[in-house]
Amino acid sequence: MPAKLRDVAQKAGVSIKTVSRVVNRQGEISEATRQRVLAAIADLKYRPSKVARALVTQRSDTIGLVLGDITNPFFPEVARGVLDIAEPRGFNVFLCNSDGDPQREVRILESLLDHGVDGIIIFPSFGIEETLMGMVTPQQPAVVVNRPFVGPGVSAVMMQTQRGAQLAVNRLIAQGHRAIAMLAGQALGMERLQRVQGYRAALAAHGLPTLDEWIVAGPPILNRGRESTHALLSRYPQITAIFAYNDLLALGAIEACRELGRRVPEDCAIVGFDDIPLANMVAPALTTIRINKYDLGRQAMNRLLEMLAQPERTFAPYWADVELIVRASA
Amino acid sequence: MPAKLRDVAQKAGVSIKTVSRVVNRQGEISEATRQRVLAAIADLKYRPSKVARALVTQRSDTIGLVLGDITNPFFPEVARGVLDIAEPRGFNVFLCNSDGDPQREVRILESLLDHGVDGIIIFPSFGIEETLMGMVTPQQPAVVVNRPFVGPGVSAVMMQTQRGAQLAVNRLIAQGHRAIAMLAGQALGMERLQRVQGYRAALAAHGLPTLDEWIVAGPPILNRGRESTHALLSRYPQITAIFAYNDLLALGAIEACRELGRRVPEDCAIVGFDDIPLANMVAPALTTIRINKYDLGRQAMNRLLEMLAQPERTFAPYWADVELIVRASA
DNA sequence: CTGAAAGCGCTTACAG
DNA sequence: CTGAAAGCGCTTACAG
Repeated sequence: MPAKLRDVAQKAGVSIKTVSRVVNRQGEISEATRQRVLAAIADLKYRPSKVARALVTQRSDTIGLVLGDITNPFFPEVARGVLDIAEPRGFNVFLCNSDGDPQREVRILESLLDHGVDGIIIFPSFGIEETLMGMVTPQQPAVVVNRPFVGPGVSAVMMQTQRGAQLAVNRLIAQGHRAIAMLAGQALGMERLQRVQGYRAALAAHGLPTLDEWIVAGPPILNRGRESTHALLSRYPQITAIFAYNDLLALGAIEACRELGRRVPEDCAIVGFDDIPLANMVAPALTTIRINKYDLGRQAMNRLLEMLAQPERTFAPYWADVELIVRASA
Repeated sequence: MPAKLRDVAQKAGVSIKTVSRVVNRQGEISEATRQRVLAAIADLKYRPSKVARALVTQRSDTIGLVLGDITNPFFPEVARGVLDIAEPRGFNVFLCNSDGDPQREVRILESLLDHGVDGIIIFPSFGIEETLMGMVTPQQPAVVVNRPFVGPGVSAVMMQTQRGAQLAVNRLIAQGHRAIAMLAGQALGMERLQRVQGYRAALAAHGLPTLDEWIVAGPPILNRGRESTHALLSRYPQITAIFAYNDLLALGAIEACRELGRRVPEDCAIVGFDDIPLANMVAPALTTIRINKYDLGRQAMNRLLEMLAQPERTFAPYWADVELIVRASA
């Protein structure tokens, strides 16, 4: 049976309130009684119940992190960023996978709110928008990733995906390339769209045409990158550079170039996207775009803490860093 | 201001207790009043506070998952397994990174216990053992991974790492190989030790000698696997098979074989360990050992639920699956 | 500087 | 089948 406030008070010969005051460092207390209380706390190994406190303060020092799937390599670093800010502030974080299923996401949000979380960080599914807005309040606010919401109880953290794609293509153009193809992946959703748009925008900004035949769709996996590159380079030998939707495709492209006797980057420069760990292990090492996922998580948690501290204020979206990592392949 | 039990009771014209009964589906209630209560609940969008309930029942439907670092590719799948069991049972899971730091781990455990978790799943740091045992109880039990603890409030889930290594080497032996080298990695800790021991044990079991010169240490990364394999095969051309500490090393070995003109698996068979996603994307696809991390997580959570249901019982360790995945490389 | 009382939103015996 | 009371372990005005 763990010790309670009352036990400590009894042992120290003071009232419950006095103990509460020393535990929470509030109000003024004579040093003598403070020491007596502290001693009693140590003796009894007393630990205040956050559950009881939460019931009265309506603050649990708890938040929910709702993401697609922690198994997707994108998310662990984000989670780590969130946790690294949360932990030193005494916050614990509930982790939940939505799998992009709006119904499941609603259940998760309800459960989180029932548990009395102080706030939520969420990578929302499509179509969840209005429901989400109906659930959050300035008392239990949400930080939403990649949806430009601003309002009471909601705030946005955005990724500069399109800008990242532009950085990648600009690099190729700066290296003198004019015939630049894209391995475009095939996933639905905003992510792919923004990467392709960035590619188009960069070309357009330099007065270069976009040829639809040079934008190759297909699953974003290694072998597919290899095959697509084979097809692309044999059909359009004038291509001297490739921007890939992700690093896996880019690695496939490198392999294809090797098989075709094209040197990378001399005969064909290649830029990827994501900066997966392998990007730095292959030869030639891959030039790529890094989304600072860790920073994204940190910023989201910091934002949530600000919202908790200033419930009345509204916050402009935060734009997470994106960075060109120059290695050997371009 | 969200609705409370009292509001619902008032609206439905019944007592608080009656509402509580229909919410928790306990006791018998006339269908008429049940419907009236349900209607009031829907009207007011009433949701029971888990915080209040936790205070009285001492059950929060909450657990803590303490692991080294969610950013380490080993853990996300484990976490996913835990969550997939927890969620349908209405449990929410706190995620915490210990970074293998015992002091930090103690702080995490205290915080979790303060928050009233019903139990804990932990990948413990070295040296945390006694402290951990002092903190858990049958009321707030822990499932401990890879430490053979059994007792009141503690139970173990173990990985068969050594057996996995044996499976790998047995495969090579079964394919007729007798000269089998190992790329052994260099990390400290039990993991590497067990993989090397499995290698030795498998060889010994078939009367084959272990040559220390054929066990090559080094960072477990791709290029290192490539370099080590080059060195190994040029110095000991009689080697016909390689067991790698992990898949990254094995992929490096495949690359080296290609460069040396050794066909895989005909001239040199290769088995990895871990079954990373890339293992199935390369050519030849990698034969490897899969530790069922997802299952490990599921079993740990299931075990915790059992402990919660039967606080008096003690449980024998669970041994998580390990599996040989035969692909093209051996 | 310190205390007694009320209350956070529920569940749990105990009655009827 | 249903209700009134006590209590889970704290904090928060309100007094003194």
